[in-house]
Amino acid sequence: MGFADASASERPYLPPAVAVSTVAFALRPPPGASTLDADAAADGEASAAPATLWIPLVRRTREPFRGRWALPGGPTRWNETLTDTALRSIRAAAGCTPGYLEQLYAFGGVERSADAARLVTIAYWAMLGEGDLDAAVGAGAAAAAEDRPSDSGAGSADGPWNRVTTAPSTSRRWDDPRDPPPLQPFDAASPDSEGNVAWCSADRLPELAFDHAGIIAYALARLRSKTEYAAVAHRFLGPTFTIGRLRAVHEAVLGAAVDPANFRRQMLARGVLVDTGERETGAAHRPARLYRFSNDAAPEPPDARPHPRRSA
Amino acid sequence: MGFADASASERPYLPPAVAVSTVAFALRPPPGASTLDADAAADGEASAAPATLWIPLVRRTREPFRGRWALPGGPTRWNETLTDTALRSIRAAAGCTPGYLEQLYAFGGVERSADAARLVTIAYWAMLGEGDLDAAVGAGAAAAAEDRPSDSGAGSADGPWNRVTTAPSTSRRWDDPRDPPPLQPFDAASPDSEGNVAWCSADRLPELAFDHAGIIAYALARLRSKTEYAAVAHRFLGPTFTIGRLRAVHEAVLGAAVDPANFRRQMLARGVLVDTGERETGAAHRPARLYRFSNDAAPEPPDARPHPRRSA
DNA sequence: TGAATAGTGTCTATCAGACATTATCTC
DNA sequence: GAGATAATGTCTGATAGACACTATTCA
Repeated sequence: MGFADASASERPYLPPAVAVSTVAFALRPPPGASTLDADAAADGEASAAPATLWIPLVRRTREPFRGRWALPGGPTRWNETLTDTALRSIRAAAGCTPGYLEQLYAFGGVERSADAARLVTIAYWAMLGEGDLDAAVGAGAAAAAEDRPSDSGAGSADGPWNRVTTAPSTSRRWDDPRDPPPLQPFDAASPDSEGNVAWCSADRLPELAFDHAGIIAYALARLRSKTEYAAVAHRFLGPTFTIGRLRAVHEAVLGAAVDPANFRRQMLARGVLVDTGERETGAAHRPARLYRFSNDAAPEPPDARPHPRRSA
Repeated sequence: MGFADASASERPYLPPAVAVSTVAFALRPPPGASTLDADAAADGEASAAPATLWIPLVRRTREPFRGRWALPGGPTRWNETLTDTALRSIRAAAGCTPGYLEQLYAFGGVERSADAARLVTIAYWAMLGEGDLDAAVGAGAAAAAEDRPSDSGAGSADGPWNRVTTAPSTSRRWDDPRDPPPLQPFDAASPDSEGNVAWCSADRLPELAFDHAGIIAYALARLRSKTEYAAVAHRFLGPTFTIGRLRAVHEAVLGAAVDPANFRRQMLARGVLVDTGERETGAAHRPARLYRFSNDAAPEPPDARPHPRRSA
């Protein structure tokens, strides 16, 4: 077709390719997933309080940056929205669907692609819940290295996007009103015994391809900022949780200790936590109340950034 | 070339076109610019305190939404960044260069284009200073209607972008460290006696093409939010200004009265205003100190959104 | 009983907002 | 002097943070 057949001399005049890169945060890797940092992984399993955030990465199988780790992503297909593409990429890399997804930034520099072919990358960041992680399918081990573009055009041989092939997730459906579910399942490809997905602590990243280290840093800043002023941290947890668990999430995200008493008051003052009558049992201390998040249907406009504290 | 020659049946498989739309706010239209709302325009010139924000719009000269007003913008060229495209679009519509420019959001819905051809639109918002407005060239009257794509490929005949042709701005250079200046001047096209640019109050918009009304509402929310927590309002003013002028800007942006005493204290407490020894003269009241903005070189990362109040 | 966390009470420094008061210009 | 805005002073209610204290479970 037109694009793929264009000669190199014509490429500068072609429209830029559009790709999506995703930063999917989780409190820990899915069970059985391969990790890049052995020490940190052991720590994460041993201690109850997660002290770091985890991100799935995929290994590039072609130039440029062949062999380097990179963010999951790929080009948009003609019939899916950018959000669809982000969701599909995350599902392929993590094996599950995120509980929260938000656009981060559109990078459109002319120098991003090593070739003359222009590339516009829209970055997304997401939060994976604990229940989602446990329901993840084929994360890591069953993932196959498939970096070849499929039939969906835009087949620039040196695109910086990174494909992951995994069976489509069978976990719970995407019921956030923000965006419709994707239109089609991910196309399975040649399975391989060795996966090209690895989970990595956001604190100890390897050398990454392209400017993906900067994108992760930016996503981390947004996650921290949003944790401070909006109620998003609960999306790392299951449907019910104690305030202590929620505080541990804040501490992991912000990287600092949080006063339990003040945190409790602030969270309850927000009025978004609902006390389920139940309690946490089995712990060697006074049992904690289990809360759930109240107004999941609080409709934030197109995307949830302007955070108008006062509605003027 | 490849893209333009693709038949209609091939289009769904081609990469999406990438365009930029811009929302350029100003306290008032440039002198001599044509406005859509006669009453509001008269008000704006008569009263000293601007009560509304103004935005340049361009009239579409082709389907879809032919004749409707729309946001300035157009497709990216192969050798310019998205920021370059936004700057060029604003210069063409407003005749001057904004003092502040920030990416708003990337819209990638599959239904945005009326045709099967996919379109990804990256929206930007900007602030035009008073000095820039006075130095604006050919705003409105000298603008020419040129909606034909030039040689830069991506020539989908029904693209929703909106071109404006005006002589390149001769006002001050783009010296914000955020991004490099554009690589090439805007290509002048056939001049026309009737302009296709009009300035419009953000409060009384006409029916707009596409989802541009939503984009403007979103940009307005961001401007208001950012005015509350960051020091950006001064970019609507000249290099020096009184605190009263700055307060008037806040009132115009937020649409509400602001206490002079508390506003003064808060602004001075931020430590970003520098007292030039000078005073404002000629006013029928006690002369006010003239301030300038101090740390214009405060380097905010890639783009300035995560506003980390505390650097952890 | 000891350890650990849940949950409550309380004090303080800080800050936003309301509003009074003085200062200084033009007409 | 009238009128207008600049600039300062002061009071109050709300809140973030620090921290003491009680409650309740398991080992």
